[in-house]
Amino acid sequence: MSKGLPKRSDDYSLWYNELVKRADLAENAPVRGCMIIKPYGYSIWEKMQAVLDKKFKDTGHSNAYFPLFIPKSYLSKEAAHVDGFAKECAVVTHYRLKNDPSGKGIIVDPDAKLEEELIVRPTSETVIWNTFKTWVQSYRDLPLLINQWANVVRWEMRTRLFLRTTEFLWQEGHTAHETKQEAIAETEQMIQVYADFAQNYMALPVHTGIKSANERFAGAEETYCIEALMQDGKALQAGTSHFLGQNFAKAFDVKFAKKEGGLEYVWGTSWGVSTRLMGALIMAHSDDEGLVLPPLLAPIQVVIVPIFKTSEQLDLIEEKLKPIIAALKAKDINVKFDHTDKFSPGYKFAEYELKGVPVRIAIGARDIENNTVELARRDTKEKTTVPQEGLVDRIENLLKEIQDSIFQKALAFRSANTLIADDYSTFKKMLDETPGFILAHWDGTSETEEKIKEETKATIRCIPLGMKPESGICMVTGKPSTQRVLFARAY
RNA sequence: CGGGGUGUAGCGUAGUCCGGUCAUCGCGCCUGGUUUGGGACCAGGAGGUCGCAAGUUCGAAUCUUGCCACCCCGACCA
Repeated sequence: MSKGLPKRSDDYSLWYNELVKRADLAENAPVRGCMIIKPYGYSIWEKMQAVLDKKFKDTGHSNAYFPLFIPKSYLSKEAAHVDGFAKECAVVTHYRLKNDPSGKGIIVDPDAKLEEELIVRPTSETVIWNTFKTWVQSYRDLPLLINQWANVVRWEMRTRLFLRTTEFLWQEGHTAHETKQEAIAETEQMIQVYADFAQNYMALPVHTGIKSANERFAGAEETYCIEALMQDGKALQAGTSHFLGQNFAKAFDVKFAKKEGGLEYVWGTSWGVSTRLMGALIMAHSDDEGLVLPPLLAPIQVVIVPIFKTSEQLDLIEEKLKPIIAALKAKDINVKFDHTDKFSPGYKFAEYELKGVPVRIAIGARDIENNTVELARRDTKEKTTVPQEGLVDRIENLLKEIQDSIFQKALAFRSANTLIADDYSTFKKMLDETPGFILAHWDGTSETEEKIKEETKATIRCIPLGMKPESGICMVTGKPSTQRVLFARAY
């Protein structure tokens, strides 16, 4: 095992890539842009899934599964939607291979060409709305509240592990409602679910807001999002919730009979978060020693490293630990007792730090004698020697404290890196010298946003919800503005 | 798809300009022993179509041509 991660300050991208690989989260697959999610990385994703899935069910949604393949013709039924995704679709054209007549390898059988090509889903609105058409007849069938956990494929030009991969895992919620108000309420509810998850589980402070027209989802009337700030000062879109209006209902002819008579198109929403959240989690909290995981999402919350010379000593340590381990498990704390002698204690310390285990207990002959253990927390790297008595309660509290402390640290970082710019030259200077979020006035037009993007590579991350209106003038055009919007360079 | 670069053991690499004592080193792996409170040490060992194909040559990792793959920068993007 080679030592040492690249430093964030030297090369943030390199640090991130190395960390993902070295912490056993994921590695590159044989196909460009695809990733193999390794068991440790996948167990973090499973924890995220479990929390989110419960939240979806608690808000009345049911899981279902729709197919991977979408007939090509479906994609083009909603005009904006096809425009948004056409350039990045994987297409299935044949269904059979055969031996190469020249004797070498295998080729696509030209006789096995599909009548209509199939698109590997980049998102499932079209196939789901095509299905909703048959599921919805009357107001009694509404609301329809569906979620699916799935993989999708978007043929991106440039990829990065977790942050942007050709294939990724996600959930996509799709709902249909009787009224516009109800659909908007659903859209807003789900972005709040995401914000709550990000802040309370991922320990990741996020801004909730709506996207400008330029950044809106292809086929949506309004896109709500949560935006997080990474340690290099770049923003990351962590989740989106779309109010689809009646766009897909009209495209797929999904109408319902109203209680008071007459037919009406349903109102739709869709919302999703992906394995990109893994990237956000990694980038937001980790340090030059490795991952820092919030306890609520850590696959291993407490690791115990015994320090021993003989198997008799190990037996003695194990005897001491038995009731402690049992009590931790009884409190649903995930504890790993690493008693193998394949690696030295020092190696194990470094390894579990790399993997972000929040709490480490070391126990050796010295501790047996004194009835103590050494307790170390990953986030601050503090080490203290504490009595074995009351250890379980101490750990339970410590895990809560770490969860909170990681969030507070990220929040403080974000506050320190959220600046206010009143003129364009200050804005540009900030982007280069103190990267982060910048609150600035904008005249509300796509042209101005486009100009800013071209000149600075910064985009409007969102128009934050719940911010006080403040009249001012657009930093570029000088036209009036009623609210500051959140700018940043983004992933 | 444009511009730049790289392919040598599981990973990272030296060697390529100037063809031959050139297949180098580190990590990892295996065996044995000593170790173990912050990534242990010693000894021995295994592992290679030098990206693929053709060519030049007495001789090619090295030169020529073609192909393939990957990486970085740009356009695109959850």
